Amino acid sequence: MAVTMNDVAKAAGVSLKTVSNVINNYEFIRPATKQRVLDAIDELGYETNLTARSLRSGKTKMLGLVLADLSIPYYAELASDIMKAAWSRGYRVLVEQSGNEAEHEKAALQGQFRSLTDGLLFIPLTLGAQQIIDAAGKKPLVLLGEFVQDPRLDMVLIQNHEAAAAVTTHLLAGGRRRIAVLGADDGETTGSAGLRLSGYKAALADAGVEYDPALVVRCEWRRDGGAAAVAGLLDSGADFDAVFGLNDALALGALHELLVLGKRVPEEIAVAGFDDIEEARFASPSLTTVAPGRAEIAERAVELLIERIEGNMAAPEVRQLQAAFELRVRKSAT
Amino acid sequence: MAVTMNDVAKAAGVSLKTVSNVINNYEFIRPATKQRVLDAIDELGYETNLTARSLRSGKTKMLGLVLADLSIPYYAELASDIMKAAWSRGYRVLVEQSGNEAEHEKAALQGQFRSLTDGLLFIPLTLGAQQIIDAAGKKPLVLLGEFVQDPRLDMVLIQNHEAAAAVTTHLLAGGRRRIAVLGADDGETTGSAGLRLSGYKAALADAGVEYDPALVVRCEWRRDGGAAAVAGLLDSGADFDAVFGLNDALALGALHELLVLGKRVPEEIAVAGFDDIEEARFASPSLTTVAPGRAEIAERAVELLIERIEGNMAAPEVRQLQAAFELRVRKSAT
DNA sequence: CTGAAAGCGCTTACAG
DNA sequence: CTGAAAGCGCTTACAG
Repeated sequence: MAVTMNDVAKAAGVSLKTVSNVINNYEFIRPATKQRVLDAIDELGYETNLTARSLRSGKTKMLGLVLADLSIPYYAELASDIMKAAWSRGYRVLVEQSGNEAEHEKAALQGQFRSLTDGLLFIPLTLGAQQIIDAAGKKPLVLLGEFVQDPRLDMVLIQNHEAAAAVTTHLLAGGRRRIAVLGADDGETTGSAGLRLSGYKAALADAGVEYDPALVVRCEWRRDGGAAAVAGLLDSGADFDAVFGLNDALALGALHELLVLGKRVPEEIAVAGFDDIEEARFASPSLTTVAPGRAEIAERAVELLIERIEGNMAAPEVRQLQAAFELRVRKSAT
Repeated sequence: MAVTMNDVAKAAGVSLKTVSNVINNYEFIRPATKQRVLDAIDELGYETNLTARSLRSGKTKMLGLVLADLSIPYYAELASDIMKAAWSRGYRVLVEQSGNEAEHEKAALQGQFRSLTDGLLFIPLTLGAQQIIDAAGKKPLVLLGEFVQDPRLDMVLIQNHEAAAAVTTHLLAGGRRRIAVLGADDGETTGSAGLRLSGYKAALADAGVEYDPALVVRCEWRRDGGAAAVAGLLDSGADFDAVFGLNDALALGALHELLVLGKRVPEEIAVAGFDDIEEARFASPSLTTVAPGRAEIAERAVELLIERIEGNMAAPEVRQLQAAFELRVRKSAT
């Protein structure tokens, strides 16, 4: 049905191999021959069948990207950056939504899905390091996010501890002393939440401010989670003059709820977040937050993964890269 | 390198065909044989090579989705819904970002990319109907959004006119008489902007309120576009008591800018949008808007496209479906 | 510089 | 119910 390389070869009066050479930019082709082939391609409207190429070459030129859900702004923005980074290197991205479910994460790691991609960018949310290592095949894998940390796995990291400390220090510098943290458990030490919480604690300690576990509230990292958490905190009669949401979504939810409940932000209560999604700039008041280096993360993750895919190193050293962060001071906590 | 069906066949002591039968759930297999094959699959860790299957069957079980950019919330939320709808029907989605550029849109329509998908969901932003028809191959294509309307093309539509009229009528019912429209040109009549503008005009006419072209401001459908547009309007000394942003992003940008400039919303100026992205609910004040039926659009578009892909109708009638909309009244315009 | 041939891993008539 | 064989459209040694 479709036009094949064979048709082109016949039309141009050359062999299959010559057409292939032209398509793959093999250097040593007589210009006249090349032109004839190109003309035939044009005339017949030939297009490479990428499926056939993949089967033969064993490469799909596609990267898998496993994340919870594209409706979460941070992931959507990251996915956009990753797709651009991949595209500029000749790769496409196949997104898989895990919905934050272990089954889906496992399926993405080992299922047939893997045969469609040359490597995987994976933002684990439920699976642990060992499970990932067990489930993952031999194909290259680069982790993003910090729910998992393991010296055996390639990953691109955010400076969670340092960035969270910077946010906290900024709040402290603004005179806040009772800073509520939304999105972590008091005892947590690992994963994004634990690392950010430890940065918060470190900043408090540096400033000689006492840590109060009553100000640490667990909640989902979503707008409605932040809203509920801050409402609960107010309800409980807790005394606080600032809120640090461990991501922007929940910080924005908290901000919204505070305003609904008649609190003045930042006069009575300052609010800060983490991620610097675009929405943060346009909230009212605009949200103070920290940019974790999203574009850099996307670039480096794609670069590293492609290096693994195309590299011929036998047993490469594990690489764990870190992106630079930047505090963004806005109206919600000046 | 990888385990193939042949390996499984040998291990199970059957022919290739039998393995294929088991994998594809062919009914008439002796249970014992089937079990032996399944055991072998399990033991060897066999996984179907989807690339090979695609080459042979001519189907990739992938749908292409072409949109401007995933960092735009409405598209991200729509993409998420579309991926879920496709997934539940056994299809994957390959997203292509056009960046709102004609070259990319054309490439997505006709390039090699097409060979990776069985059909395309396309949100055109720059290409016209004729260009789309010319560029598109013979593979199924379903359009989303309303920048293009043409009786020859399958599409799933938003009730732009009616929904915009509903928003406008709501603002009028709230006593507003000078309603600025952001995101359209005065003369526009086609595309999402034109259709929404015409709904606005119709609602004004119904209420006996005069249409004032000076209140119609063209701007990009993004947060910063809306912010700039409303700032320009205030600058020009225009007199208005409400703002209707033709999508939520620009309405939220306008809302933010109004508050920055010290206007009280909704007391002095009411604000309404279009799309009902999640962010709208958590803006402060929360944004009145209209939900265009995103989930329904996703479902029906996927359903229609798959029907085209799998259907065996020779020359099916063109189908143009419409989703139901719903006004969401919130604080920005009560 | 170019040709003839093998083979990537499946599915699918065609036999039996 | 199951086997042997062809072929999807490419790429890639191997020759020349």
